[in-house]
Parts: sequence; structure tokens; C-alpha cells
Amino acid sequence: MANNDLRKRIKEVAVEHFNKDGYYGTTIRNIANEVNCSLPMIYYYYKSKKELFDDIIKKEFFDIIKKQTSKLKMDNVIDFYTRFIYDLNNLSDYDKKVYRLGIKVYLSFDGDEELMNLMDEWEKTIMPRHYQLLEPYLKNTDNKTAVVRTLVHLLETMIENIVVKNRYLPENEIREEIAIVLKDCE
Amino acid sequence: MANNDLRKRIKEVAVEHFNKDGYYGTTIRNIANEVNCSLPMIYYYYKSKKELFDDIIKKEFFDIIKKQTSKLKMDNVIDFYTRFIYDLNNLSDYDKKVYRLGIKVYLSFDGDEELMNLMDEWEKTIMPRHYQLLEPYLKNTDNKTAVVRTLVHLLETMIENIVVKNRYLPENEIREEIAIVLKDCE
DNA sequence: CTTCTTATTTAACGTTCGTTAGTATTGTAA
DNA sequence: TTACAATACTAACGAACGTTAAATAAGAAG
Repeated sequence: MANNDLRKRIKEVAVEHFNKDGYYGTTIRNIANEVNCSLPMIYYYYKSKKELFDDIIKKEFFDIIKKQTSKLKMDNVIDFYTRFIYDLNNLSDYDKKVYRLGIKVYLSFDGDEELMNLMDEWEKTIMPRHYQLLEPYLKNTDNKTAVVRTLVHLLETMIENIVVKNRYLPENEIREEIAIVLKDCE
Repeated sequence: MANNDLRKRIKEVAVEHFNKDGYYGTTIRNIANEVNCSLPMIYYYYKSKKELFDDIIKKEFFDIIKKQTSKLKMDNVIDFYTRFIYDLNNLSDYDKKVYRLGIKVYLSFDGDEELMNLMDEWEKTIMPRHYQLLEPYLKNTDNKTAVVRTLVHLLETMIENIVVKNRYLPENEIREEIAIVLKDCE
């Protein structure tokens, strides 16, 4: 009954601790304490500390990313990207922390080489995906790749503001910035 | 004689380790090993592990930041910001790592609350400084603050690419992106 | 009620951590 | 060469770490 409840709760608390203190700063004991279970219970559900960390990144983080990128329906370009970013404000606390932890690994501030490689592969898909999305709307632009690159860079900072720095970004500010880069798409 | 040499060398190695493994993942023993000195020598020059970390951020990092912001001479806006970012490519390895560590603290991926507060204060000065710099050149723009905000956001990602992800950003790519945001300043 | 699996605990293992006491070596000034 | 401060080391402290063995408690199945 409580079977998967405890497993889930452990992961939730782990996300919090890995976020706050990093991989090495997080201890199994602290997690067990906050979960209110005994220390070996963590090992009952997860083979090791590393597996717990990897599970969060490989499953939880990439789930969020996939969920996010699957919402790719385009009408107005600026509207779309504004919503794409704005929606991040409404992620659950848990999802936001998982996302944050993922970015931490993405910047190789935590995690190991294996996870870094996963991130590298994922990163390679970003630019082409947005280029493909934007290409039809950039008819009058001479340097399409530059615009796409600039937009993606801008999106990255805004994601970081919401997810990593945990700030609320109002919709109009998001729209303003995106509109400046996509000026020719209005 | 070797007085300050060893002190300096310890800090250099510490920067490397704090970067790679974070505060908790870094051990005084590992630092001492790489420096090729005995373990208590670290304590001869630095009161504690925390003081060593704080010293790097408070002195080294903010030195780099101050050096960077002091170079504020403006002729052509786009030229200026292009150079501002491009020059980061040529930072020494040591400076780059210190910068990277600073960003890690800035994103509160490492360090404690005290350092975070320092970063917050510093961050507050960024936007006004660039606004003041850019204001004379934005005569024809209706929403000046949005342009400045977008530019600063864009700069942040490019800095992160060079310093955190350790990538080389070619001058023309930097210029392209900045020019898109500062289109009306050419 | 018994049997067997699943869930949970107590207690401890070996290791490594940050830190320090105590001692030796070196350099310098008299 | 002697005296003294600065620089360096060996050895160890107690605490905390990841992990596991062994035992117990709870639930389901017969």
C-alpha cells in the first residue's frame, strides 16, 4: 500500500536535498530523517545514492523536457514562444526543482560524465528543432540561423530565471523580449 | 620565499577542485595531494575550507568582475558589446574557472547564504549600469527598458557559454546576436 | 493458525572527512 | 653559532559518511 508512496516520497525529498546541497553535500541520513523512515529503507528502494540521483535526472527531468517539447503547436510565433516560457511559471514545485537539478547537471555543476553525455545529446536537438519550427515564419530575414540562435539563447536565460533563480516572469516581459528578437515575424 | 607561491598554488588548485566537485565534493586532502604539500599546510594559509572557498569568491571572482566592468568605454554600441563578450574567450584558464565558480554561486548551486547575498547585491547593479550606457543610443526606441533587459539576458547566455560550458564563441556570431537585439542602434 | 513474502528496523562495518596538537625543518638576524 | 620566527610535516582526533548484515514486524495466501 504505502509501497510506492514511500519510494516516491524518498525521491521528492532527494530532489530537494540534491538541489540545495549538491550530490556530495546530500547525505542518505538527511534524506531518511526528513522522510521519517530509517536509513536502510533508501537502499530498499534504490540500489545506491548514485542510482537515486541518476533516476531523478534520467526519468523525472527528461520526462518534463519531453512533456514540454511535445506541446509544439504553432499559430502565432510570438504568442507560442511567450506561452512556452510563461507556462514554466506554473510548474509544480517538484517539477521546478527537478528541472533546476537538470540544468545544474546540464551546466556540469553536478552529476557525472554519463549524465553530461545525455545532456549533450539532448542539447544538440534544440537548435534544429527551433529552426524547423521558425523557418516558415522567417521569410523576410536574411540571416535565419542567427535569429534562431539568438532566440534560443534568450529562451535559455528566461528558463534559468524562472526555474533556477525561482523568479516569476510576467507574460508581458516575456513577450517584449521575444518580440524584439522575432521582430520580423509579427 | 615560497611564502606566497604556495598560498597562491593552493588557491589555484582549490578553484579547480571546487569547480569540478563542488564545495562538499572537494576535500582538503585532494587539494594538498595535487599541490604536493602536506595537509596541514592548507590550514597554515587558510583558516578553514570555508574561508578558502569564500576567499576565491570574494576576492578573485569579484576582482574579475570589477576588471571587466571597468573597461566601459563606448564608441559604437554593437562593437562595444561584441568586444565585451568576445574578450571573455581570452581569459586565462584560472580566471575562467574562477568566473565559472562565481556563476555557480550566483545561481546558488554552491556556496552559502552570505555569498548569495553578495551576488544579489551585485546583480542589482547590472541592469541600471547597462541602461545608463545604452540610453543615449536608444533614441528611436519606444520601449528602452525591454531592449536593455533583452540584451542583458542575451549577454548572460553568451557569458555562460564561454565561461561555464567552456566554449569558444566566434566574434561574428556574437555580433550577429547583439545586432539583432540592438537593431536600432546601428 | 501457519507459511511465505514484503516492508522495516537496529546496529554496525570500514572509510573518509575537517581539523588540530605536537614536532621537526628551514631561513634569518644577532 | 646561537636564538627565534616562519614554514613544514607526522600522526591522530572525533565525527560523519555510504553501505550492509541480521533481525524484526506486517500482510497476504493456504
